Amino acid sequence: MATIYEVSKLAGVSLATVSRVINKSGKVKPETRQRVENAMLELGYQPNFIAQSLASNRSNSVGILVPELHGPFFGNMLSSIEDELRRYGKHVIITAGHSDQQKEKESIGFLASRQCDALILHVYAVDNDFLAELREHGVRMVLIGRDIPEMAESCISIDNEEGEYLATRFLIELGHTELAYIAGPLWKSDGQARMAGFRRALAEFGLPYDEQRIAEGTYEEITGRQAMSHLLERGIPFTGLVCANDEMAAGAIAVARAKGMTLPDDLSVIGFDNVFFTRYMHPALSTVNYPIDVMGRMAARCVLRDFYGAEDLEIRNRFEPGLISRASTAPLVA
Amino acid sequence: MATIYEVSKLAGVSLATVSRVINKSGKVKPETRQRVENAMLELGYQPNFIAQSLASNRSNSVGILVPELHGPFFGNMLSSIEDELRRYGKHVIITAGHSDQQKEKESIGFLASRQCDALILHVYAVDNDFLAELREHGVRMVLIGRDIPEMAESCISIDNEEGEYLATRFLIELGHTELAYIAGPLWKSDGQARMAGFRRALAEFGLPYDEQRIAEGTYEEITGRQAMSHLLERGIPFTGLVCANDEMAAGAIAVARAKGMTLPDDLSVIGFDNVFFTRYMHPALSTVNYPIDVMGRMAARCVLRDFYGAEDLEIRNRFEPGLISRASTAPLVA
DNA sequence: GTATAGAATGTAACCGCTTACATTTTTTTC
DNA sequence: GAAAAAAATGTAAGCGGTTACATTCTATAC
Repeated sequence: MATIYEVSKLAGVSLATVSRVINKSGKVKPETRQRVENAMLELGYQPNFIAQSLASNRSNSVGILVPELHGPFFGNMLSSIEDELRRYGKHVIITAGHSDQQKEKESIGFLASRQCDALILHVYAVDNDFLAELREHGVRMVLIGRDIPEMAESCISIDNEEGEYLATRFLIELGHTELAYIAGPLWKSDGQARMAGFRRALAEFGLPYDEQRIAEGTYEEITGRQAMSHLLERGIPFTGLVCANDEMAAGAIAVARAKGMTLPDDLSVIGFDNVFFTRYMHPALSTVNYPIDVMGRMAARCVLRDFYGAEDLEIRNRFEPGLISRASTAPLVA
Repeated sequence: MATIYEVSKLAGVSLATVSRVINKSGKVKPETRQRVENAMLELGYQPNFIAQSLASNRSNSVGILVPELHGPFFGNMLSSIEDELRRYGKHVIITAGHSDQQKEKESIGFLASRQCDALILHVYAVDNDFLAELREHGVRMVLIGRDIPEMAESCISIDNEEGEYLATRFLIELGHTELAYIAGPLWKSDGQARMAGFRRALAEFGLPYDEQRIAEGTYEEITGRQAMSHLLERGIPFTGLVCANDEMAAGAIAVARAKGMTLPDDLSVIGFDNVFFTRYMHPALSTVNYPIDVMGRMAARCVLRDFYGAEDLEIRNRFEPGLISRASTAPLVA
C-alpha cells in the first residue's frame, strides 16, 4: 500500500500539500492539486484510515449498541443508520447488549475503547444515571427508544404509552369490553409505558382493570405462547387481546388456534411494532406502527449534526405511533 | 484519557514495559506487572485502540458485507459473527451491498480502506475473478454462501441444489405430481442451484419440466405474490408449490388465500431458508433449513484461525440442508 | 524596481502505541 | 566469586498521517 510519503515524492511536493488535497483543506494551486491527484491515481493510493484517525483524533466511526442483532426489529434500524452514515463516509461498529446490564456496560466500554466518535444506543438495562455519567466523561451519544429530559436533543423516541392506548381504544371501539393484555417486560421502560397506555384506555372507557387478564412476557414469541396459555387457564373470558409486541402476538395466536379458536371471530388480537412479518401472518396482524427505520435514520443524523458538524439535516426527535388495522381484529359480534 | 506514557511515569517503568503488560507479551517481573497494573487502574487507563492499530499494523476489525441488513436472514448471521469475534476482542464493521455489483465493489473498497484485518463477504453480484484479484492484492477474506474451489478453505457454503431437491422430492413423495416453482433470481448462483435441485427431483421421478409452471422472483415477498399471480393466471393446475425462499412463499400463500384456496388442502407449499417467522405463519411453513447462524459462526472462526492464529476451533466449511416438515404441506388427496 | 500582502508550499512536531535491539539485572554454573 | 546464560527492562525508531507555524512565491501598489 502506497503511503502519503510516496505520493509526495512522486508529485514533487511536501507531505502537507498532499494532505491538503486529500482533505480539501487549505489552499493549493489547481495545477499542484492535479499533479498530486495524478500521483495518487498512479500509485493507487488510499489514505490509511487508522493513521488519519490517530493524527486527527477522530475515528470517523460510530458505535451502535442494540439489544439483539437478530429478530425482525433491529435490522431495520441498523440498515437505515448504516445507510445514512456511510453517505458521509462514517462507518458503523456494531455490538449486541442482550438487554443485560452487565453486557450493556461491557459493550459500551468496548465501543468506547474503539475510539468511536459517537455512540448510538438502544439500551434497556442501564440506568439514566449511568448514561449521564458517561456523558460527563465525554462519551458522546444519542439514544434511541428512550427519552431522558436532560438530553432531549440527543434522544429519538416514540410515545409508547399513546401507542398502546390507541391499540386498546381501537379494540374497545370495535365493541370489545373484555380485554386481556400480554405485557412486555415490566422492568423495561417501554414495557411499562405500553402497559400504562393499555390501562389509560381502559379507564377512559370505564372498564375495570383486572389483574387476572394480564400476563407478562419478554417480547419473545415463546413467552407470548406461555402468557396466552396462562390467560386461558385462568378461565376468565376475553374477546380482545392486546399484545405489547408483534412476536408475542404471534405466539398467542398460535396457542389460541391450538385451542380451537378462530381469528378474528372468536378473538381479536392486536400487536405492537409493525414488524415486517405481521403482513405475512394469517390473519394479517393489526398492530401499532413503530417507525424504527426512520428513527434509526434520525439517530444517525443527530450524530452527523452534533459530532460531525453536518448542516441542513432534517431531524425529528419525537415520533407518534399510528394504528394499523388489518385482519386480526374485528367488531365484536354478540 | 490517560496515555501509556503517564502510566509508565506513575509506575516508574518504561513505555515498553507497560506495553508488555498490556499485551501480555514478553517477560515482566510479577511485582513490576503489579505496579503497572495499579497505575493503570489508578489512572483509569484504556489503551488507545487506534494507536495500537497503527503501531502494530492490525486493526482487530473484521469487515462484513451482506446484501441487506434488514429482513429475517442476515440478522442471524451478523449476530453469531459478532458474538464469536467479540470473544476474541475483534470488532465488526458492517456494510450492505444491496446485491448490486457497483455497490458491492464500493462496499468492499470501503471496508478495505478501513484497514480491516479480514473481510467476511456474502456477495452475489461480484464475480469470482474479481474476488480472486482482491485476494492477490492481499485482501484477506472468507466467503459465505459461495463456494470457489480455489479458496475452498475460506468458503462456508451450503448445498442449495440438494436442498431444493429434498423439498421437491418431499412434495412428490406426498403424492404431488403437478408442481409449480417460484424461482429465486436466476442470475444469482443460489437461485440457479435451487432451480437445478427442483429439476433434478422432477427428472428423477419422471415428471415433466414445464416452463409454464415456473415463475421467477427476487426473493422478496412482493415478487412471490406477483409470481403466484402469474402462475395462477396461466390456468395450468398444480397441487404443490416449491418456493426458492420463505418470503416468496409467504407472498404466494397470501395470493393463494385471496383466490379462495385453503392450505394445505388445495395446495401444499414449501419454502427455503427456515427463517424464524415461518413458524408464525398459518399454516406453519414447511421449508428447508439453512443454518445461517452456524455458518456465520464458522466464517468468524475461519477468520480467527487464518488471520488471528486462533487454534483448536472446530470449523466446518460445507453444510447440508435439511427438510423441515410443518403444516403447509400435506399428502395429496385425490 | 521595491515594498508588501496574500497565496502556496514546506518543515517538523506530534498523535499513542509497538517492537527490534541494546542494556542492565538476576540467576545459574563450576 | 567470576563467567556465562537468562531474565527483565530500557531506548528509540517507526506506524502514516495532521497541522501549527515558518518560509517562499506571486501579484499588486506605488
